[in-house]
Amino acid sequence: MNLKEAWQILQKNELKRTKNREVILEFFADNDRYLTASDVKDFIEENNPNISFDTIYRNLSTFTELGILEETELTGERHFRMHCDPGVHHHHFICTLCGITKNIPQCPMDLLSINLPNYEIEAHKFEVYGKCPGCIAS
Amino acid sequence: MNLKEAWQILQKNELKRTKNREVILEFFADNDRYLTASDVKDFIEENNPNISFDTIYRNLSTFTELGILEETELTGERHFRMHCDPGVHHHHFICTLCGITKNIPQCPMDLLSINLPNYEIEAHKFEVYGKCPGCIAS
DNA sequence: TTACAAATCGTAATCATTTCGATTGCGCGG
DNA sequence: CCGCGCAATCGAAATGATTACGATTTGTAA
Repeated sequence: MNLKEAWQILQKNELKRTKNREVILEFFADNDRYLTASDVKDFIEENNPNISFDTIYRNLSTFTELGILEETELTGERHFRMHCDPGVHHHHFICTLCGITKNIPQCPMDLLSINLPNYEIEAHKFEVYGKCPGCIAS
Repeated sequence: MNLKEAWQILQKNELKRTKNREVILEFFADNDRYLTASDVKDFIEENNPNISFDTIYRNLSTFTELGILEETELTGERHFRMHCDPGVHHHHFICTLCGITKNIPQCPMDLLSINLPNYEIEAHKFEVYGKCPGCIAS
């Protein structure tokens, strides 16, 4: 997803265009990988030293609810990234060093014949972890 | 895994048989589901009101390293359960209400033709979430 | 420009987890 | 059976991520 689409979604939901939201979204647009709330805070503080955690977490949660960002849990911390292709279900390879991702288009739920009668399936998680070519090289 | 096997592993690694370890392992042997450190603490404190988090977390980590327990992250908290069948790779359906699990013997890594040249795959996670028959009924 | 609600700030509270010095107790040798 | 050495534990405080909140600022629409 690009910045324009993100702002269209925000506008559609009557959310205001604020400086903080602009900076946060630009940061994700420029960084195609999973990032933490601290990463976002560190980046923003280069220019605006007075951003509060309230603002960061609230916006990250809002963006995730609207499908602008996607979220996962890595080593005990929430990580966020720009939602690659909203509407198209996919999974990720995730680099454990830099957080960069690579799409895995196939979904195990389509391939496995999971038979769970009387169970109610609500969600699933499939992620592959390792090192990306860039991190292996350096 | 049963208690006897667990103690064999501990003995093999020269770890002492303490009251706390006995209680923790019995708790997991009797509860076939994913549980948090707090769950363990609450249970132990019914009889021994003086157990420290140090002891709980240290033992849970030790047991996990030895393959006695398996661990996963659910809603931001570490969860542990007795390792079902050590040596046999498997995945889980996990009830989001009570933590009970059901084995999924197939592994998506065997079925998907994941082609990641120059990437180094180290691990993967596949979990299915929902409600178990027991929780649906009640 | 004004008004109002949304958004933010600054900071404190909360929650899970980790750490540490002091103490206890398991298991071995005598 | 006793005592020693070290693993294990205790008690409590520190840490790190996340959430909460009253006071203030800012975006937007009239």
